[in-house]
Amino acid sequence: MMKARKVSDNFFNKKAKEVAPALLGSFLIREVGGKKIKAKIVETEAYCGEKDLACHASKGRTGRTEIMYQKAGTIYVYLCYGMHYMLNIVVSKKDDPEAVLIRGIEIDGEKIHGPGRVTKALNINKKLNGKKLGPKDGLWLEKGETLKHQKTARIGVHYTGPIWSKRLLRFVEE
DNA sequence: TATTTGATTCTT
DNA sequence: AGAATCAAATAT
Repeated sequence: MMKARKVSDNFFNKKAKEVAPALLGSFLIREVGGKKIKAKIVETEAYCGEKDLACHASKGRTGRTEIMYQKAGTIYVYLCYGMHYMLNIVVSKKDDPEAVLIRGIEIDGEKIHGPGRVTKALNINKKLNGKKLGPKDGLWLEKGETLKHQKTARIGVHYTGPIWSKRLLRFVEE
């Protein structure tokens, strides 16, 4: 029997490509307005620093990517296509811009696919950008079971060219 | 200051 | 296959 517990801080100190698959099966807890939502993570993607052309930080340190240079456990939220928020968890070390995108979750057995829908279901908005995971801002993580997963190519990053768009950095529950 | 574009999703 | 819709990064 494994009791739900907060993950240790050094859980996020690893590289994105290690943290992303490890997050599968863990629970994302969202508490807002007295309501608590427990979401199992079933799909993630890794974004690996400035060398990764699909990572926003590949363009260098800018106002937007500054968040990814913060220390592990920082929340990176950003608006894409003018209508969808993306939820990312900054990992690795300070000044090493890596992050894990939460692409799919499961709430009460109901699967939610797509990063835009995840943030909608969890009431994630830009106010969380730059905050830390924890009860203070009503968003944190609890360790769950370890899931088997499969690796696939990332989605929506065709513009990065054949190399980075084909890297197997997307992790899905098997 | 103007233009381009995207870690998407829903409709036609 | 295309529209919706806007903030941030580039280009001018």
